[in-house]
Amino acid sequence: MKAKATLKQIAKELHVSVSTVSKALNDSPEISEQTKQKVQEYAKLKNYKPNVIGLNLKNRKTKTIGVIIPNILNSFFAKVFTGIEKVADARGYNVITCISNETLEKEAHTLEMLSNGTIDGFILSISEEAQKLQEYSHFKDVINEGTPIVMFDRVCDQVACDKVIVDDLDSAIDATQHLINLGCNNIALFSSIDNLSVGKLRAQGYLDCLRKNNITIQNELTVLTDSESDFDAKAMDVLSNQKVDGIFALDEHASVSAIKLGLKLGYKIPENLSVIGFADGVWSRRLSPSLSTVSQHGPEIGAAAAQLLIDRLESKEEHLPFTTAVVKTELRQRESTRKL
Amino acid sequence: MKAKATLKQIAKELHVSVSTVSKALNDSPEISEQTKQKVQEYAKLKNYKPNVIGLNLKNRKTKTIGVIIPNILNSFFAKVFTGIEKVADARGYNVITCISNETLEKEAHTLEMLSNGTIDGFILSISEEAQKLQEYSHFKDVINEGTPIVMFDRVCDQVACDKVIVDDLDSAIDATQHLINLGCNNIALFSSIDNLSVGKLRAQGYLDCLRKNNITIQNELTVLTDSESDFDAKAMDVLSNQKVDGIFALDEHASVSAIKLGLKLGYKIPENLSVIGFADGVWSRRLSPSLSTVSQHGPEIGAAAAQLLIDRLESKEEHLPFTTAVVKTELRQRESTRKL
DNA sequence: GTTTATTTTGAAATCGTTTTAGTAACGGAT
DNA sequence: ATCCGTTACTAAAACGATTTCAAAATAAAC
Repeated sequence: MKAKATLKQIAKELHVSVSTVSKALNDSPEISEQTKQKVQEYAKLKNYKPNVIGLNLKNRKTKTIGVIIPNILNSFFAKVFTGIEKVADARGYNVITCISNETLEKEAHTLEMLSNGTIDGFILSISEEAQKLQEYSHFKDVINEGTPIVMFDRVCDQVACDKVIVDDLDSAIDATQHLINLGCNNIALFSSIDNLSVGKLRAQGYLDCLRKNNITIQNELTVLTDSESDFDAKAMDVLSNQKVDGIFALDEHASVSAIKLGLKLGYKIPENLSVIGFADGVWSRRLSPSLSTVSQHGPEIGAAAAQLLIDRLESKEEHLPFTTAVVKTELRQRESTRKL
Repeated sequence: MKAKATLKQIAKELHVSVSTVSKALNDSPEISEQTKQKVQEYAKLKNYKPNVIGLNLKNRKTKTIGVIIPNILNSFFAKVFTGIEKVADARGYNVITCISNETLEKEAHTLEMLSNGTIDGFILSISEEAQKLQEYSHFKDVINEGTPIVMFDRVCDQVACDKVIVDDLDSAIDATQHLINLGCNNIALFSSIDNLSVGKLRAQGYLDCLRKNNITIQNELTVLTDSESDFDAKAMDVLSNQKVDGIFALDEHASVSAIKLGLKLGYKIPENLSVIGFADGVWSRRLSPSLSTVSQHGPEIGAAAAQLLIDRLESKEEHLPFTTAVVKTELRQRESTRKL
């Protein structure tokens, strides 16, 4: 482990000043070709790489983005992350990642820890706990201190910042309409994320669509829980007691359960039961029957968020207006729904 | 956006020196209680937080770990990541994450970019491309420059560093032995990761176990491919032409295909076909029948790697010997295998 | 009242870089 | 011989913090 080369060392060894070395390496016209060449060769020999921290201090920025994700095991977030990472990398930024584990405490703590010069801005999706408690002041504090935030997916109106969302309401309307078009008359609503803003929006879309089609809303076809553990028993009840011919599932767990319980209870999918769910593409394809999904384009969401943040960071304009980007969803028809 | 408070500002406004402020905030005994209180109160008022970059420069370390993961969409890596993140957070470290996308170029580039003072050490799993080309010099370079590396899962003997692995060979032997104990006589081997070191080790374990049990190895029961796309057709061939009563699958795709193709071809699982695979726990449970797996304890692997790295970083001992930690796997019996 | 301890504060160096403002040295013009 | 303009380089400040050492100020001792 040899000591790393610094400007100072090189300067001393070549008997020139630090500033000469710096300028020579930056190809400044102030320095003679001769010296430039000498310095550059020596620097290469010594494998000199400018110390980033010195630069950061000087520039008062780090070209690093802080990303706070509620749970990286959720494949939607993992996909968004790939989008963020890709754009960040392409534009020369690093990504510091933290997992909030859906807790307010970790979320606030991370915000606090990183907004001290470590990162230039945040990209995040609000934790379940913060959403439940409607506690958003930690975001406002950070923004007031001058660190920009871009929220994605789980956002909130109370904080003024850039946002990237999928149009959950419209997506849900489209999905429900598709089931109606297939001839479904008794469409169940399955959700194990009724505590999240996105869950509520999707449920709203389902209701709006039924109403628009003058279909009576049957509350006994609705399973809304806050957690996966409560879900299955209730879903089982609904499926065994009612005549259901369509299921709209708002999250991954509900989607898989819909298919699994449906098959167990003797439904034929898709012959007499059609299922559409919000879920991960890879695994939806692996299920049998494969699941028709509302595809959320996670990587695009992440990419859009990163673009928005970096654009703001690199803009000289102090007061760019906040924008909300909407990434369209797509209905992916697979084996769990009949063809039209 | 008010300017952030610095020591210098506070010093000027309180008419004391910078060093006094610094010491007062660090509760140094050199400073009188009176001044301490005055400074601390004012700092709180101004919401002073020490700039991390200044500190980093002074301390010549950043309390940040660089993590390079081939693909975060692979749930195994996502799990390992949670383990890393948890330990890092608990010990006061941040995590910069990069996705190599299985390419050598991104891997080498990341190593290069971050080993300039940005991070104190790396945790990584070798990209597929680097493994295929047996190109490991970029790791050695970084280590020679004084930045420690901890490798996990996909490691290589050629680089001297700390490592965390699961015992792939033993795990495969155990899984195969379990199938033999269940009475399986014609055990197929399914792998779509035959390009990876871990894939080869697992295949070796399968062979060793059969040999140990004096079972003739039938090459026509073996499907080894380098990618998911080639896999299914070959697997289909084997399952339809041979009398198979057990399948040992070395990766997630092979596992799912084993069940899916088996069912499609009329096998009864687990009655006349038992399947064990390396795969993610959550989704294995969601399959029907649920998949018996070799569980790899991803979070523990990540946690062990982070501990190893941070221990080294914080040790004053310059030449700690390198260690290789082995995290035991566990056979999780679910519905795809008969009970003994 | 002078000297000696003790307490409290401050100046300056340091980390690694960039950048501004100079300062030499040299040649050419007057 | 003097002045001016280049050219090629350097000194010093700056970023934000810590820390060593010295200097005040105060208290104690004689």
